[in-house]
Amino acid sequence: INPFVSMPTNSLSYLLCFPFSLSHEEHPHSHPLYGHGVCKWPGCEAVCEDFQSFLKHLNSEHALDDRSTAQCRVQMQVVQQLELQLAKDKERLQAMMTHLHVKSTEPKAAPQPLNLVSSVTLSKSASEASPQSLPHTPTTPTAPLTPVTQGPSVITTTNMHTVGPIRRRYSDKYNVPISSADIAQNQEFYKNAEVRPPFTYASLIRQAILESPEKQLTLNEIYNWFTRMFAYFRRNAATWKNAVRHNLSLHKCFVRVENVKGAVWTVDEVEFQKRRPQKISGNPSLIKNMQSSHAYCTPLNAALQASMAENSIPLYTTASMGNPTLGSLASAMREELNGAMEHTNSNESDSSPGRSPLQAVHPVHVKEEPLDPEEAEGPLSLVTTANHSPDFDHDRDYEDEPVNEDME
DNA sequence: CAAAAGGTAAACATGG
DNA sequence: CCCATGTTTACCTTTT
Repeated sequence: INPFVSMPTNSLSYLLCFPFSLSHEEHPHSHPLYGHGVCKWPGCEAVCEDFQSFLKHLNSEHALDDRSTAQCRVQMQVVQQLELQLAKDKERLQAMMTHLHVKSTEPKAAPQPLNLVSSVTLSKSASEASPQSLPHTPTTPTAPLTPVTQGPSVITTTNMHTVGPIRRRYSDKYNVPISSADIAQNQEFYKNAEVRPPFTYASLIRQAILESPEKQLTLNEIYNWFTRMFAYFRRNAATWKNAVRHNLSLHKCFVRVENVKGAVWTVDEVEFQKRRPQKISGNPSLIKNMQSSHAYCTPLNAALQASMAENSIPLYTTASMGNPTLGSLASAMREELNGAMEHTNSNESDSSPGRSPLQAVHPVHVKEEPLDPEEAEGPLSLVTTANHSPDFDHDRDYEDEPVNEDME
């Protein structure tokens, strides 16, 4: 039995919506972090006689500091994973119903304020139907690489200015270029929220160019694409434009072509794929890495458990993670946290300097495959496998909030 | 810890 | 001269 069945959909969707509407102001004496006389801050459980003392407690014990910030991030991860799982299960349910020819009585879960996040996971399969079959097909077939993580989730910057934008790219890892679909799924979000997209300039530039009908753009057109697609790039123009030019010149994968009407930029896909050719594979250093990060597993695991408990998700502890759903949740979690590593999968490392870039790239994807939670099975222990994401410890790295509003 | 990659700044060249 | 476009170099930070 799928544990999610018993899960109060509302609470989850509330949980998911929470970041969007921090407006519990409407309920003077209720607070998502307060219930049954205890503080529900992850891992806290301090007893608070009344709401007032709770507030006091909240402000004193969970003030804005490194610890709270870190805990908040952990919570974000939890939410993301739950969301991912929900999406998957919805998809599964849909498929089951389709298969059984049942009319879609699908629970009207999750209204849609969270579509940004969930759409990513939901439409993962849709990425096959990439609007314009980009030339990078060789890399896509093993699609599990597509964001299991939702980049800087909505939660991140919009509602946590104090924490700042988490800079993490995902499509750049593994040389997986972003596809139109990847961006399209988040398009609306990035168009409107001043969140730094989790892609490198190079990836974005490439994307811009590939999206164009002629697969070529002038510098100015690239600029325009940036501003059109990302609210983030509607400010500090001098900075990012300089970066764009810098990238165009620096990377061999961008080729300037003289045109009748000046110059346009194109992408040399082969060159693009060459970046970071030898990807980790069964690399011992990874395992070491895994162990060294033990410290972070505990809070994370605790947070996950807490979160699950709150949502009435039966928590089979690590040992009994036999339940496919939880197992996949857990592995999804691990994946999120581990990122590239955890592939004890001893694929012979083709450390040979890439002969053909495309060949060199391919095996990488094959071995990254367990990214899909469905695939990774087994009673894996969260505790022993979870690794901290780099975001968890470095608390500052977002010098980005220039107060000056020199927009264009 | 070191190297690579990525981001930001800035100097400088060139052509309109 | 100013501005857009490129090219480079330098210096950080983050990732591997």
